[in-house]
Amino acid sequence: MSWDPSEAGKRRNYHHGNLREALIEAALRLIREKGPAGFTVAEAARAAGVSPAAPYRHFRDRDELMADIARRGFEAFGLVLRSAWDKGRPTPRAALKRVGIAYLDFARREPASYAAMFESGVAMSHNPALLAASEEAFGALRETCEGIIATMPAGHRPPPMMMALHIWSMSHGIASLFARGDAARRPLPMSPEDLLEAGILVYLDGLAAAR
Amino acid sequence: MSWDPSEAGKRRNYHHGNLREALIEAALRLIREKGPAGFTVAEAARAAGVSPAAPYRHFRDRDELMADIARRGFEAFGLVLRSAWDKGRPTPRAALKRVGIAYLDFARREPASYAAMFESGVAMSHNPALLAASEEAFGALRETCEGIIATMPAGHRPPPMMMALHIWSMSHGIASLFARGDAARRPLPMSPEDLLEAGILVYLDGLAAAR
DNA sequence: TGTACATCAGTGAACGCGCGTTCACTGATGTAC
DNA sequence: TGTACATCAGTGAACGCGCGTTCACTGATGTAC
Repeated sequence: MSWDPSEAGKRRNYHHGNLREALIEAALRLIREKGPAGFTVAEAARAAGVSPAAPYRHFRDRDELMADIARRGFEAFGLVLRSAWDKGRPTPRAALKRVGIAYLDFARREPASYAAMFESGVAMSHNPALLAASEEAFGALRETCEGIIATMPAGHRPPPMMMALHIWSMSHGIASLFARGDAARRPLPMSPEDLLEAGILVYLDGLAAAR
Repeated sequence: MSWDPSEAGKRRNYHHGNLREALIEAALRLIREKGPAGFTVAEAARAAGVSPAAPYRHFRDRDELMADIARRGFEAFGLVLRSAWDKGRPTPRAALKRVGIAYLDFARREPASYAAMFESGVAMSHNPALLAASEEAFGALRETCEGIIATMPAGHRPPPMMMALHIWSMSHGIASLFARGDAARRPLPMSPEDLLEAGILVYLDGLAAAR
């Protein structure tokens, strides 16, 4: 109907030009709509306007595509968390609150990435890049905790690893129960952000209390 | 090869006698092995030794079977948690510790149930029995928290709902990240039980600290 | 105790469907000279 | 600037497969009398 060669769904060229990215985009949308298990290579190929065989020029198999999505997710997640932390400015407490909000915001706004990272069953072992990206993202949480711990009086400082694991667990629990961006979200009588902030404040009070 | 009519895989009768239970058993095993999305009605029927049409005498469709597994899971989970709490005996603190251990133990020993309950995407809405079972299980956590709160001095008592949500979130976070019984479990430099117990102790200290 | 009959819980074949992946191929691109 | 050619990134058809679900059916069970 239109002479515009860039019309949606049409491609100008035999070569797509950016198929790898287009497949990832399509896969993210499918995962968002149907969950990690509902995503199929064939449907992603259709969405990108190529034949079902084309994806195999870019990904060995379905698992590799899924792992790539998870890896990119961890990378973006790490950046988001580090950016929220912003080296603890203006105060570590204020920055920590931002990190918590950023965590839940990521889970809600990128449910497909979050699901690929934590619910797709993609294997970390034998995928060094994925493992590294995952640890990099966790590193953002640990550095956040280290920044908080540095404000505590010596002699009352908890192990950063333990604290980071606690913060991560509570954040992930709230995200996957109450703040996900898909149909499995449960109702909650308050905002997930408020719940997480309150939980972290209580936790910090507990750390501050002499033992 | 054998005259024993009870030999595995054989059935004596045209009527199975306990097909509903057998299908659930088979589905739990399949979910344990391949995740909620990897379970198929056809394979469950094969495992139970019946034709692929037989399950439809007992479940309207695949979703109904999955929802039934989730409902039973919540019921068993609620019983496990209440039993661990044991009305706070001998002390609420000791009982709370048992509840945390029981939570993680359930996630590890019944990974298929846990996945059906929290990761299968089964819809709570329009399934009152499932919703009721879920709330009953959460009620066990809330009652646990109420038992702990009752030991606190008046004027320093947190809202039970908030406390229960925090405990649940941290437990679920640890369970789904570090204590699951399947391949998606992440390595952890300590036991999940120790991590959860430490987190809850810090949290309780925080609640006890005057605000 | 025996019989007629309704009901229940299976069968087995078939349906339409879509998947992941492979294969030989071809059109487009980029580079060496 | 032109050309030969290697390489790359697609195509389109096909493969084997298994799924969820329906259908008319049948064998077993239980109940009324």
